[in-house]
Amino acid sequence: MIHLLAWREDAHMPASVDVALATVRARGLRVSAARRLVLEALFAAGEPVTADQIAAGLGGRTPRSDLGSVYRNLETLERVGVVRHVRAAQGAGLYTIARGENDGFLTCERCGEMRPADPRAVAVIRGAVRKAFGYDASFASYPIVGVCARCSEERSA
Amino acid sequence: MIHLLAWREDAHMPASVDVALATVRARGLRVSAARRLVLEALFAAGEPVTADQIAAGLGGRTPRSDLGSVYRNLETLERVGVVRHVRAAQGAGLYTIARGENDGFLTCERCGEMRPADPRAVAVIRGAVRKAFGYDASFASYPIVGVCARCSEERSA
DNA sequence: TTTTTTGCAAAACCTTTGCAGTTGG
DNA sequence: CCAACTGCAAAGGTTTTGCAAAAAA
Repeated sequence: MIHLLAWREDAHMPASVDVALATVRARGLRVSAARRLVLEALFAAGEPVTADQIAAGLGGRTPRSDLGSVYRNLETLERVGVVRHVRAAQGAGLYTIARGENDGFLTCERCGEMRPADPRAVAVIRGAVRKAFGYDASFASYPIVGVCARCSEERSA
Repeated sequence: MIHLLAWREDAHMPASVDVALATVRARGLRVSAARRLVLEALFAAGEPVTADQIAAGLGGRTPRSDLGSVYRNLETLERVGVVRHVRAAQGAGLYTIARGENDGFLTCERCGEMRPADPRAVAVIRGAVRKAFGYDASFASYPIVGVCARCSEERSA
């Protein structure tokens, strides 16, 4: 099981569903009910969720919708830049509102907790990767997997 | 499509199928024909391959075998520490012989090339992650995804 | 002999896709 | 009006699983 903690906002995140939809419209795409609903669910969730959770209406918090359409809309919204597809370490993919280019996620393989990374710290790591490998890395779609501080302590205790 | 280049050996990699199987036996597990075959395929491949490729006999280079058993054996061999399950950015999972704790892989999301990372450079990045987040990260199962130097140049050219 | 492992087939799981009908602009 | 989008259902690709038979120790 994956736990999500300490989720919070970021300066680059679209402020609202309407702002995100303005981007959609600006790209010549349509603002359909289903598309709006996906965005509303992502904002309502406030943390990465699966397509299935969105289609299921987040357990009652938002209206239900068609899973196929949810997947299609998530893909469209990701292409447009307002949604982030986060590949969880295992299981179904997660989706969340895009914040900025230094988005990042940390997953503990011991306790399963996934948490967002401080964008400034992500920038530092990206710089280190650039220096070491010449790669312009991104940690926005693939979490950094490891053992968190708390689990490390417990292990040594 | 994923390309694999510059694959080479490392001091920590089991020297042979027999060494790897000694580890298996040391854990109280049996050395079966199917298990040996999976290891032979991984050594013969010399680079990460899918379970399906192994079951298919690497296109004639090794004997064919049952896909379900290949998956079970890969999981067992990973648990024992002689095999690495590398989650490709997309598509089927890849498997390869484990080398050391600073195993790492880099994937370019533009050209699709996946290449092994220099273990010393991986150690540097792990240190940076530890400092920034307090995590003991591993890059052995989840590649570092980004844009490689060559593709960055092409883009700016 | 006893326990592990196999081979096969079926199922599970997540995601994509074809299509006819609907809708946004 | 008409291209974009939806809902449904079916298929796709990958991995897991149940079980009786086979094989390792």
